[in-house]
Amino acid sequence: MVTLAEVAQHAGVSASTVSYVLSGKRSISLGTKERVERSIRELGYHPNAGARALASSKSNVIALMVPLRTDMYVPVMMEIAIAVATTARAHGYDVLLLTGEEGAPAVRRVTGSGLADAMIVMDVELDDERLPLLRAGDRPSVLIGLPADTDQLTCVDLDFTAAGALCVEHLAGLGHRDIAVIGEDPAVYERHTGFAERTLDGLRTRARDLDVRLLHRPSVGGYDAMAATLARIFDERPATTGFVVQNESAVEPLLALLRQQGRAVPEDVSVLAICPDQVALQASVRLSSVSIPAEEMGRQAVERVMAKLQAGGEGGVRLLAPELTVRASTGPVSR
Amino acid sequence: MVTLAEVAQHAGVSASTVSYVLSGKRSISLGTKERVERSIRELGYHPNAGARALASSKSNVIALMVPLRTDMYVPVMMEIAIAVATTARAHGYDVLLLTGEEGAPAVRRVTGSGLADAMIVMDVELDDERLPLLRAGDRPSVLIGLPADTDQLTCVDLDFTAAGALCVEHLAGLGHRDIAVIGEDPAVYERHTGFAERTLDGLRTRARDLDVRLLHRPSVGGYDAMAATLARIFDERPATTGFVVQNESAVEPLLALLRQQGRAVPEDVSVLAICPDQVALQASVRLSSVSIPAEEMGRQAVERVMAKLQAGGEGGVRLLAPELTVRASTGPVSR
DNA sequence: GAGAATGGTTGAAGCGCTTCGAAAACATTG
DNA sequence: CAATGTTTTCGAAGCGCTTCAACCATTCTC
Repeated sequence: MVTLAEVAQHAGVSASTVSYVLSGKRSISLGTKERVERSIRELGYHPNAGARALASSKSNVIALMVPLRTDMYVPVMMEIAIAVATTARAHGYDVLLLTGEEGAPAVRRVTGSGLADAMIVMDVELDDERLPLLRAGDRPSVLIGLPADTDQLTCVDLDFTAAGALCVEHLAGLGHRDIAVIGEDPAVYERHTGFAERTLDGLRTRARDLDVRLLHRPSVGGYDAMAATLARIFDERPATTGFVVQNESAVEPLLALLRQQGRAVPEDVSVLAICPDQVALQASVRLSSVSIPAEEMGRQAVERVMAKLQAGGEGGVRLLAPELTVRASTGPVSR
Repeated sequence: MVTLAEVAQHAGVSASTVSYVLSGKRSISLGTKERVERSIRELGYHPNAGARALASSKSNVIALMVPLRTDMYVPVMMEIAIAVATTARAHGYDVLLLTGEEGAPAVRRVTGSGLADAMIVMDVELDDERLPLLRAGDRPSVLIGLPADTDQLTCVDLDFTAAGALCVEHLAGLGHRDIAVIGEDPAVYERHTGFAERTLDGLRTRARDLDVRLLHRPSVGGYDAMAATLARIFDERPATTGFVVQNESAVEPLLALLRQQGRAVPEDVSVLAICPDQVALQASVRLSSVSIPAEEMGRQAVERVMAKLQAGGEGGVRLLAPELTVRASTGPVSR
């Protein structure tokens, strides 16, 4: 293992000079700079991360807490995680992967040990046990998702309330008066995950405004469950002509069942999804959808962390505006 | 930030004693041990990771390189990643998330800097640029997947060759003589990812043995592509009665299209998938399948890393035996 | 009851780096 | 050319921990 001292000796300068060449925190003459850089290359020097962290009390690592549950759509999580890792690298940071299961102790451990300089937390619950620690703010943190009380917190998320409203607007604009909402797994609501409830809020409020009847049904994924759910819906509201789906694993079963029942999409019923574009495009009907900008969320989270680390960063909530793309699954209601 | 020295002072012992209490590397009297542990708790002490890494030249971190491509089934990747993180934590290690995109330089950076003590690499290609570095073996490494030359390497993977063979056996045993294989995205084959080719090997070899005709068609996911692929298959081999699918995003389109064409599963055609159990269970027909033991792979990879870190670990390839579960999508061929 | 073995504890060195204050080298000015 | 300013380089301290050699106090052995 090559050390700074060896590089210094090889280049005929002192250790501190090498350090300053590396960090650029002091001006170095062009000559020595090049000499040092050549030595670094020739010796294959890599600064020791531990020593660096110790001396500078910065680890150049940010921790990412991902949920380990699988009742939410996994590709979205993964896309966020990848975006976080990629963006962090672009800033010279590495990413430490933490599972949400460890909860608050993990937060304490990581911030306490200086393993990471900052933390990004995904899938926060409305009243999450980790919030007090993050608020205490020994280290900067950014949440992806929105808890109930965002005071002193920095959050990034899709504006699900607006997304819900947008869905109702779109369908109402097409003349739909009875809309069924196929929601996430009941477990998601029971956990009081923010996004699910906020979507519902947006849906309901706008439905009231626009005089639309709304029926909300959480649903686990899969065909059997969906079949039962769908039967109940048409039983209760036979006039239903519009569907809003916020559950990736319910999309395809819903479409298949509708087809099977002889209800054409979008002629007889319209289906609008809140899902990643990829899902909307790969479905058996190209779905009109409000997209989940996973990558954008991951990137923004990192950018905000960086801003906070450089002390210029402001807290507060940043909600991404939802975007609705009309594809082939929604159309005017037939009389 | 509380330091070891402060704990020592608080407990009325020397710093080294505290260190030994923490590491257990020397015997400590019960009395002082308890006194130290109380001080640690009272002061809320967390050892500084950087200082530890520096002094002991072990970071207690293992790096995990995940592919950033999305042409493979993401939930499997995620499940492996989570299993790795969870298992690593159980051994007192943290996980650093690296994207495959960074390639060999990332390997150099991480091993060179001592950021991680070991490395787990997912999605290796048959002739991967990272292999020479991993073989050089400054640090222990474990691959999830199998390159062409496994010499001096430690690998964990599903035995895809056996999986392929198993598929043919099962279908041949049911009387199927013409089998079509719906493969991964062509890009996967072009990249020469090991598992896809090995599966094909197993399929072909056993097909030859059992006198079964095999038609292999890579396929991107989605309905349109699948429709075209399926048409070509029945065009070329009208007698096809069995399908082996190794592409999660082709499963549902295939089932839907078969249904649409009036071919009943499993009465008219049998469909056998190589996919995670969850996919097999959530499909519109409960699929007979060879499961991808993602979690098991992640766990095993970590266990092997740990073994190597404790110097007792042996290299070599460990292949997990495939398991075929018969569900509702395969049956005897109809005359 | 002297000497050896054992268990418990300590002080000090050092891991490889950053960073501060100051020295050295050079350039600028009256 | 002495005095001053500026740029470049250096030495040394110290970050918080591990670990080695050494020490002291017991207990054991014959």
